[in-house]
Amino acid sequence: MSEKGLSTRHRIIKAAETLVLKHGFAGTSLDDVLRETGLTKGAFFHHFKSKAELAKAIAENYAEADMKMFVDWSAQADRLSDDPYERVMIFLKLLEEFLDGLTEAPQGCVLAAYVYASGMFEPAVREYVRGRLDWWQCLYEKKFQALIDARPPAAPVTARALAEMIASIIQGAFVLGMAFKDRELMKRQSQQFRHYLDLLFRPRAAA
Amino acid sequence: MSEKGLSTRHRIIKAAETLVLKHGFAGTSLDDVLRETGLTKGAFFHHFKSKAELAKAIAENYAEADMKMFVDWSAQADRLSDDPYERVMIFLKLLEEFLDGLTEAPQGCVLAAYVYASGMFEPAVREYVRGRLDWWQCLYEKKFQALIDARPPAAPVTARALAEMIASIIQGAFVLGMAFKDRELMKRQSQQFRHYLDLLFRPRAAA
DNA sequence: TATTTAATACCGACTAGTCTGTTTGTCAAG
DNA sequence: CTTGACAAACAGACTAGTCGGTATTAAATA
Repeated sequence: MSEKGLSTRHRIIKAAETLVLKHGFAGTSLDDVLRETGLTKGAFFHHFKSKAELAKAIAENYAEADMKMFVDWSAQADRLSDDPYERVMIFLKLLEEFLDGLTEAPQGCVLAAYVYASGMFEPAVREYVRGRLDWWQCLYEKKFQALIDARPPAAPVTARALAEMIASIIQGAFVLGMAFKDRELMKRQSQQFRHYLDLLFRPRAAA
Repeated sequence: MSEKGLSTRHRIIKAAETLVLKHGFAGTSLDDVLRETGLTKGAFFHHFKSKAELAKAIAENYAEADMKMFVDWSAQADRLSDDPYERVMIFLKLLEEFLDGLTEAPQGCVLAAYVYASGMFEPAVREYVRGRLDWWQCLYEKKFQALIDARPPAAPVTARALAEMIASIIQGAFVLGMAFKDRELMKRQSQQFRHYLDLLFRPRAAA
């Protein structure tokens, strides 16, 4: 993997990712990817032993970048406050800030795209996708558990259920944001979820 | 369209729907569908003029059945109560009851599957999908507007935002329910959303 | 009543093109 | 003079779609 080779590999992955989110994995031919990158069959099979390996690479590339962002926001939130409630809120606001910076409607989540064509992928890739989604949910769950431990919620909720909820909201916002080409839908959803947390956990006036 | 012809057409549509939700539209070949139904090319092209027409038929078949269910629940809820809050709650409980009856993890939403491969479809089909998602959201929006008009919410929310939220939650629950093969995830999400509505709209003890 | 006519529903071989993957070859750098 | 990075022609399987044929039914007609 020389300097140039790695960048070619990465160019293939990024071009393929965009195409896969538009046409699905099966709907994206290698020729499509090669047309997009200006490369040839020879180049592709020099870097990937099969289309299936490309699928794996796209998922890994996407998921790792995604995880890094979330880990960063989490660390930043934990640095800015000691309070579990504030930590969750800051975390979500950092996400919203990021969403605000985007100039286009969402392209979609690669993991969800794979879930919606899971039959096309090797079991190992399906497992990987499931694992990343689970990791993501666990990240949230820990935050909510700290929150619930610190303050009694105003309704009987579990950390797991809240984590599932925000994960669902984000995934759903991808689908609807794409369908309606709405750049701000996901941000509104995050805000809405913060309202819920607010009602659940913010100290009442009575206190 | 004789008796038998209609049922064959319908068999093709249903088999294709299942395959499309597993492999994506491009990942589902006509041969796959014909293998599943035990039919041949001749039969297929007797009923559909192209694969694109099948795509349209799958979407319409799915969306219409879906809409009918929701209209039924809505009518039933409106019959059972005059109170906008109760109407929404009953509606959601009817949905949860239906979900409870399912014995398998969700297969996915055809509309979302199409959104995640929108580049494969004719603009008319994309428009149709968008329209059905919008219809669905409007159904909710009306209910929430009646609710907001009847009682002031405990946080500044709009009917539109709440409609977007439940739509997102359901779509996201499809994705996660499929990924984790969790039959009950969507039901838990609906319950969670009811908790939110409860905190927003249920008369406080003070009243 | 017997027979043509027509329409629907379906079969399955065939075509033209696309798909993934292979192979052989080129070229530059170390 | 070998190795990494890529080009380009090629192979074989698979794809959507076509076409000529058959079975069945029912109406029209003689």
